[in-house]
Amino acid sequence: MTSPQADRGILQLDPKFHLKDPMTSDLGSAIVEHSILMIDEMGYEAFTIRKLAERIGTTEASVYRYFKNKHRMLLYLIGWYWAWTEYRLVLATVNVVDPRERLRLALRELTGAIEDDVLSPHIDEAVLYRVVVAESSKVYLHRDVTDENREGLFLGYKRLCASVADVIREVSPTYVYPVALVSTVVEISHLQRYFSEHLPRLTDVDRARPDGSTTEFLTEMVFKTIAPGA
Amino acid sequence: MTSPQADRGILQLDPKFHLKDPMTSDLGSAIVEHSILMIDEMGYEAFTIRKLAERIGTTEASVYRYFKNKHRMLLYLIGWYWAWTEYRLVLATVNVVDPRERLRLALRELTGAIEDDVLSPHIDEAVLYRVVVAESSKVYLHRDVTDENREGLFLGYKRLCASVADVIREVSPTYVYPVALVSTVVEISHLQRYFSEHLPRLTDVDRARPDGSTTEFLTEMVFKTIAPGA
DNA sequence: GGCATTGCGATAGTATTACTATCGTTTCAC
DNA sequence: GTGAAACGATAGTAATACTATCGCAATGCC
Repeated sequence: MTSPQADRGILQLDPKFHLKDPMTSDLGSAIVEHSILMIDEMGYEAFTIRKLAERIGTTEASVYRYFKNKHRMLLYLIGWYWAWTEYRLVLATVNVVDPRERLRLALRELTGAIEDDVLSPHIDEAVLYRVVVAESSKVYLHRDVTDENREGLFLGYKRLCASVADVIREVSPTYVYPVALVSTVVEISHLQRYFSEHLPRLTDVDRARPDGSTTEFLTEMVFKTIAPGA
Repeated sequence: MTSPQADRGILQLDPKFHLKDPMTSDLGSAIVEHSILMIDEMGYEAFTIRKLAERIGTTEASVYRYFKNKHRMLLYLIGWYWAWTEYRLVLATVNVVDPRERLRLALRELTGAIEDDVLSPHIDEAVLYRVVVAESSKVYLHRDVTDENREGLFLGYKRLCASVADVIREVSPTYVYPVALVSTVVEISHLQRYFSEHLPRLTDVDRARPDGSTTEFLTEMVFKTIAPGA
C-alpha cells in the first residue's frame, strides 16, 4: 500500500509540528487530507480524532503516532498555510522592483482569493483556507501560547509579517506601526470574510465577492494609512 | 442569605442569554463574578463548571439553573461587555456635536484602557476586558454562529458597530466600508493588545503602554482611511 | 397559620472525549 | 532470513459537559 515515491508535495514543515512527518506515508497524507476536510465540515470543536480515524479506516492510536494531540494537528495545518503563503508571496513579488507595486501584490496575495494549488496533491488549498479563516486564531488564543511560541511554532506567521512589514518600510520609512498593520491585514482579511458569510451586519464586504471587496477595503486602508502627512 | 435589594448593577441583558437572570440573586452574582475571574486565570477551555461550583461553594446543577451551558455563559459575559461599551460610548459622546471629535472619542472608548467601573459591583471590568480580549472571538468562531445570530445574541455587537459607523458616515459620507472599518477597529484593538503581551513580534504596539499605542495606531488608521481622495 | 412555589444543595448517572498502553501482525530493506 | 518500522486491534483512564431526581428550607400569599 505504501508508495514511497508518491508525490506528496514539496513544502517542508519544521519537525516540531509533528511526531512523524505525515507527508512521508500514505496514512499520514490521508490524515492531513481528511482532517482539513472534516474540520471544514464540522468545525474544530466537533471534529474528533476518532471520527477522523473511522473515516480513513484506521485507529485513534495510529493518528496519535503522527500528531501528539489534536491541537498540534491544527497547528500543523495552520503552519502549513503560513509556509504556503510565504511561498506564494515570494512568487508574486519576485522581480518586481517598485516597492508600491510589491506591496500591492503582497496585499493581494494576503487578502485575496485562494485557488486550489497543484503544489500539494493531498491538500485542497481552497478548503484549507476556509479552515484558516474559521479556526486559525484558536491556535494562539490559547493558554499554551507562550510555550508554543517558545517552541517556534509561530515562526512562519512572524516571518510573513516581518517580510511584508519590510516592504511597507520601503514605501514609507517613517510609518511607525508596519508590523501591526500587516498582522491587522492578515487577521482582518480572515475575519471580514467570516463576517460576510456568518454575521453580515458586521461588515460591508460583499458576500457575493468577498475576495475582491476585502482586498479593496484593506489595500485602500494600508496605502492611505502609511501615506505620510497628518 | 439572599438579599433582594442588594445592588447588583443597572445593566440589563436580554433574557436569551440566561435561563435565570444571574443578577437577581447572590448565587447568580457569584457565578458571574467568579466565572470572569476564573476564565481570566485559566482560560476558557480549562475553565469548567465543576471548578466554578467548587470555588463558590455550590454544585454544578445549581450553575446550570442559570446558564444552559458553558458557551452561553461566555456569551453572557461578552454580551454584558458589549452592552457596557455601548453605554460608555453614549456617555463619552453625548453633547459633542463635531463629528470628527465624536469619532475620536468613540475610538478612544473602543480601543483604550479599561478601568474598573462602579457600575456593577460584582463585575471587575478590567478583568472582564482581559477575558474579552482573549476569548471573545470564540463566541462567533463556532459552528452554532448562525443559530445564535438568529437568536439575537450578537445584537449588542452589531448595534455598537452600526452606531460608530454612522459617525464615520457623518465625517466622510462617501467612504464605502464604514461598518467593516469599525468591526476591524474593535477586533484589532483586542488582538494587538493580545499580541503585544503574548506574541510581540506580530505587532509594534508597545507592551509597556498597549492602551495608548493601540489607540494611536487605530485612530490614525481610521482618520487616514476615511479621508476622501486617492 | 396553612400552603404552594421557588431556590438550592446533594447525589448519581450518562455519553463523549482526549489520550495512553500493550501486543501482535504485516511489510520491507538488506 | 532477520530486524525494524509501521500499523491494526483492543482495552483502558481520567476528565468533561450536561441531566435527572429528591428533599429541604425560606419566601410570599391569603
